[in-house]
Amino acid sequence: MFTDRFLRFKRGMSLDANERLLLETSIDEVRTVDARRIVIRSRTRLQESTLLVEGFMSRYIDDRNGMRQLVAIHVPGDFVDLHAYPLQTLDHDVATMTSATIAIVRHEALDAIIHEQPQMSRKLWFSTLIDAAIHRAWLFRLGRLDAVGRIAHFLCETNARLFSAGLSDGRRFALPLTQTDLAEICGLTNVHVNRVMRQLREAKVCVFRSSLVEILDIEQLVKLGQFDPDYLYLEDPDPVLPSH
Amino acid sequence: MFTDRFLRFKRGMSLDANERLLLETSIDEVRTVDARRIVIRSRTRLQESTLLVEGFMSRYIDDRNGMRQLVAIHVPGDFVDLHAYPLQTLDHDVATMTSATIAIVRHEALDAIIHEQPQMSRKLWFSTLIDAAIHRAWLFRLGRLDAVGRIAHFLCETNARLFSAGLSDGRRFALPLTQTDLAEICGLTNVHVNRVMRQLREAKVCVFRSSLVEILDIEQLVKLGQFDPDYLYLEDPDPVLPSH
DNA sequence: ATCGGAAATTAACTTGGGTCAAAACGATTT
DNA sequence: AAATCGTTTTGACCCAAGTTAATTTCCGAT
Repeated sequence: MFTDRFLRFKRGMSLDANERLLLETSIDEVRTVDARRIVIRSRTRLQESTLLVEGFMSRYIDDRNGMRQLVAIHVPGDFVDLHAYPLQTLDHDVATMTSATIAIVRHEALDAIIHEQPQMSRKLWFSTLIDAAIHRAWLFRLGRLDAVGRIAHFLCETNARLFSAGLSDGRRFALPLTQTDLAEICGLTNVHVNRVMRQLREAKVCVFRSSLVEILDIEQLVKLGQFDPDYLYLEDPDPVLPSH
Repeated sequence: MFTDRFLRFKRGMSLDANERLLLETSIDEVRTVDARRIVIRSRTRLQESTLLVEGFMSRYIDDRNGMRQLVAIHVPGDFVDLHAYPLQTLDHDVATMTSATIAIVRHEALDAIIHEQPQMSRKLWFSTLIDAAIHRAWLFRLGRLDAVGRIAHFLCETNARLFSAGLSDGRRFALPLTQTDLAEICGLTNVHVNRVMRQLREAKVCVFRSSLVEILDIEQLVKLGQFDPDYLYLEDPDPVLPSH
């Protein structure tokens, strides 16, 4: 089902079979979108939200000189712009990073879901608050970590999120992003991202090539990024942490 | 009333008289708290949330070496940790910056409000999403602005938020924070914040002394910080922007 | 008015990451 | 196989911001 990964393994907030079916049948349309396409422009009045089924998407803010800061990346199972449901317009753009499959849910359908199953309101709300918690972890990353720490933290986070989506084994995962993407995520230049990736490679901590991340020394990576997955509100974070 | 400033002037989401009264009567307790006190510790199971009535509060994450990154500051009218209602535990600490008056609302009371006035669910949800939008603006600030831009952006934002709370005239406002606080907000050192404040003072853009901010050249400040108040979802942002 | 501690200020020096430019690489198309 | 285009890699150089430490200012308490 398209909604299988939504809220999966989220602490006490997973959907039960009924709720999932209700959401699934509320999908208005499923589309595929090419890589690097803008899906939502900021300030547009929206009557629908986008569930990411397959692929990677981003949310970002551009500055006056065309420099870009990503404020979120999304993996399969994320309800990318569910916050448009209460907010009505977004303060940022939403785009695909890879080619992607997305499911559209109209806001009227969300009204109906909540009418039928009032507790769903809390779960949908919760889902948007996880995004906010991730924002806060990114603030910590940008405000207090150096370049190595920022990359390390991002890789730990992405490993954890993809693991929870069934798309990482806890040490290895596909990450179809460029070094320029990483730069726009971590507030760095692509040149410096390249220097950091070399460092991590030479220290045998982590290798990123051909869109594949392999974590060789998770303990070291977690330490460099001061990573604590608490903010992801996962049921069981152990598999993405050092074993002891 | 303690709740007068909550959601005031928020685009299409203000409370009507009924809703406000309902929230007001749901307040369990009103307390004053000294400056620099921790109010909520991360990971604690919470059954109540905190509405800030008077004073300034912060939310922050400390790193392993005791460096601190603020992830939010809160002004009167903010429902500081309303996100604890769906999340149950927080991923960060909450503290007062100044002495503060806070109103406590139990989560059971929120359940009752939503039961009685289902549309309140949407408004409370909206309020937590404004905080997330501010997080994103902070990500942009930390990721893509230099020191002057970060301070300028923060001052514009705070001016706008305090204006909307009736605590700025659009050019002048009390800001009882230290330069070290600003540093922890902007991902800088207190020494560098001091250098930037001097620059802004000498350029006759903005003066900050004795806990008072005076914006002398709002046009310049907005430009330096690339500030666009759209993300605050205000009814009418004009008073906090250059006049033309 | 004086004292004491916090906050602000300044200077001297260092450094992490930005900038610019060139080269190498790799996947896709012709 | 050659050409093309985006991406990665590397080097040389520079500067914004960090670090350290001393000094001054401000303010509340006595």
